[in-house]
Amino acid sequence: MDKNSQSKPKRLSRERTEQRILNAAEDVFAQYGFHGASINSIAELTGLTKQNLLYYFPSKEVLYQKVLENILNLWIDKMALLAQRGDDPKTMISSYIRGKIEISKTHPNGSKVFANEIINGAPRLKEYIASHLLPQLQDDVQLIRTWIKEGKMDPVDPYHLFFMIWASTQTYADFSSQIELALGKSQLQDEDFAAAGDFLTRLVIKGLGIK
Amino acid sequence: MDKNSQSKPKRLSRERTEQRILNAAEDVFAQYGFHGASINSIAELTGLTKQNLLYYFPSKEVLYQKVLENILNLWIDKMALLAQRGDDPKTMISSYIRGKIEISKTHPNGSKVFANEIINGAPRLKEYIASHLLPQLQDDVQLIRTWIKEGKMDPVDPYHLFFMIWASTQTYADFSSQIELALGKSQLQDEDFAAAGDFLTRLVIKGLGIK
DNA sequence: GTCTATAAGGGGATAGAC
DNA sequence: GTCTATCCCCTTATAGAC
Repeated sequence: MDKNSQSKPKRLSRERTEQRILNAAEDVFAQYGFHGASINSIAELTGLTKQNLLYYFPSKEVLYQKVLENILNLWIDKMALLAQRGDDPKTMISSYIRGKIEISKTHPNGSKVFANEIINGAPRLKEYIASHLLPQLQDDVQLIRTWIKEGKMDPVDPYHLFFMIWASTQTYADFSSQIELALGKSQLQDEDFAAAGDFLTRLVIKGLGIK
Repeated sequence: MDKNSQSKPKRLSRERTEQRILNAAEDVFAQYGFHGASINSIAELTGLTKQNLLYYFPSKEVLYQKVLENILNLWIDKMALLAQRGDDPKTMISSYIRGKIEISKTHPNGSKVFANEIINGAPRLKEYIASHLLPQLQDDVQLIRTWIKEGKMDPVDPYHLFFMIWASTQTYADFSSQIELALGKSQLQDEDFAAAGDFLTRLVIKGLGIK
């Protein structure tokens, strides 16, 4: 057992460094987009040289994919209407909207990276969306249709309902710079996200004719 | 009057070429963002060499600014709630929503360029937003507050109402690739935009308690 | 107005010493 | 694992002939 056989500490250290790089990368990709972000700037933000960063991630493309993957894994766990607690439309839709607002508050940069990618035609995400997000959406749409049949809410197009909720909640992350300007704040506060959640749940619940 | 004194035809031709470049630039900037777009690809799409393009626009930055300017001028004319026909909340808000949906349908690339810029922190737009869009927004907010005082609609936060309408209408341009995947279509059709407009106006009017 | 040639710089990625 | 040095390509932009 020589001094180089400390496999556990080394692996931990490596994982911590990789995580620091991923965090920095999320920030830089969110602000500059894939092409605008240089691995040099990501390395600097991490406190490494770019050559050292390339020791941990073999290429900018791979690093970017990892950042995307992390965000999507976070979302997929929380972004299902069906996964919400409760069993009535009012409780579940409220919980869904507030959960999405919460993600916009806690992970704005991840949301921005995702948004950038979708706007640019989703070249790296089409497959993932088709295989992971769409099945979940189909299930959620079915749930809405059941509620409509049971007379628990007005007959609306479930797809456009979800598009509206996605857009209105993610805008507090993606378009935060515009919203900050409109509200005259240098940064959105907890109270702003709370007000957004209050407004949206109220509008949707009443607008759908849910008791 | 020698053969070089045809100032009018020349100017017309120059304007047409500049417009062709601006149209191509809007497409390429929308799909790749500022950094990802090369003036070479814009020139090729226009049918010019990049050196020739640089004869018409002195730099990539100036070209980009011009593209942004064109979009904003289009929006500023149509994006005021106060500018809508009618004088009651139902008519004016419906018209406002459908107008924004219409712009998403007819100018998706302009919307995408704008969205890219906002997501990246709006470095080139903060001043314009503050000087042009915000005053308009303040007036529109006032109108909503008047309606609330007159008992014509529920007391809601006007700002979040506008954020919701902006996000939900622009998503059909900015996030079209995701929506197309969700709806199983290669491209959004007139009927999709119509359905979106129907859903959103219905939801908002009812959700705000407007008669 | 349009072309060829080229300058000048940045950025991704690799090689190899330590 | 981290560093220095370097390669190579792509991109913006300019110079100058036609």
